[in-house]
Amino acid sequence: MNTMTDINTIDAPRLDLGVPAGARVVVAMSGGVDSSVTAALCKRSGYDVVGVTLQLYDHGVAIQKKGACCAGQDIHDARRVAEAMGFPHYVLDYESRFSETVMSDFADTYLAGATPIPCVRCNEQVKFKDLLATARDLGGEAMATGHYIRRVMGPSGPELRRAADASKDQSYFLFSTTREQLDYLRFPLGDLPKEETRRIAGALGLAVADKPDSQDICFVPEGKYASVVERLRPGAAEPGDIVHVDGTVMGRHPGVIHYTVGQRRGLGVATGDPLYVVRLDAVARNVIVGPREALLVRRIRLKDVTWLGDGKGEDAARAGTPVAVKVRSTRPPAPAQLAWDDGWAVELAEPEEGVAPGQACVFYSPEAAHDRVLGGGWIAATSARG
RNA sequence: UGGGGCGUCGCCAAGUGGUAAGGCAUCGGUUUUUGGUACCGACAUUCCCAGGUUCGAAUCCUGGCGCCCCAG
Repeated sequence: MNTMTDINTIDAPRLDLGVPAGARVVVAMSGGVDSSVTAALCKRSGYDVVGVTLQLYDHGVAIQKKGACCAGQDIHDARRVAEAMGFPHYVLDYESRFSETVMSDFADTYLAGATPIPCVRCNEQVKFKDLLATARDLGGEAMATGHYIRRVMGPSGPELRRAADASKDQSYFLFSTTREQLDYLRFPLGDLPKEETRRIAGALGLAVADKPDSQDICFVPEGKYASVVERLRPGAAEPGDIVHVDGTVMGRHPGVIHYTVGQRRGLGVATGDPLYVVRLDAVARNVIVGPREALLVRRIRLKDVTWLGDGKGEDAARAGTPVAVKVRSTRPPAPAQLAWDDGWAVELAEPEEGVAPGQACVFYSPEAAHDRVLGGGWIAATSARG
């Protein structure tokens, strides 16, 4: 048990996960630094840690890929961390579940002319659903993950809040977490800067300390996502016309799956000015293009909304509650207000470009820090006018 | 085989004797677990072809080829 000594002597926070001392905590381990440190911190804090790693997709091509997770080498990495830290570790074969939910949704969404976020689907359909159920089966009192997001107890239960390290905040990818899931989940890294996580990993001597952060879609090699869609749905991608918003046919395209709203490159059409994909019509197989101004969107209709704010969500929407929203992961929350048009909608204070159906619109509290995550929904349709 | 105009990178295009702008497209890179955006970088020893004039020609001359328009 000399590894225990190591854990206890390093300079690292001691966690209070709000479960009894020594309680069993299941840690979802991807094989990366973050979840490895999460597990180590849980262990060090005296919990009965059980590590679980999901094997999510075929290892073949992905096994060598940098910045991947949940396949091949990553599974070995997770196991080694568990061995070094001295807690049990299980590898679960979730390939079929991952394929039936995340990858299917990925392909079908593209074929429908929208732009999926597989990472959100993976969180909501796999990690926080099936894996979470497995964690309960394993006798866990809670399940911890390495996500950079915070869970804070509020007057009416746990609230979701943005990570202390805003540059690593993953709230955009976790907006559909339900209150019930949140009751059971813990995110020990939400208060830590990323450098601190790496420092702890280094201090613990974890082999994964310098592993690159994951990026891109884990099951898509070399960024060629369209070829994955074609592999999953052979022959489904049909060529069509590239049509200007003024009605002019400007050329042909090899399939709507190759495009997303806001996209500029890859159209192969030269006018004097840049052209952007304004809209996709999967039924007519048209890619509708136009000038940058045509990208501005002010009102967004949502579906499958998760409400994590106080009171009833629909009431908040009908009341035009001021919030801040993100329509992409890489921009700060922007002022907006909730709305109701026969269903959830959002009205942006300032128009935004490249708002693609299939992407997420995540709600944050309106104050300057936009600290609390109030839920969010999937973008169903957009319009330039409110 | 009457008259007029044109031919510069994949597209558009500047340049009218002094040693090939620019935009778009394309390619490469960077960019906080999605896509996209943005940003950075690359991208015509050569100006339809062949001669000629000139110290020097995409720019002038001659011929050829090609295209477009007008032809009562």
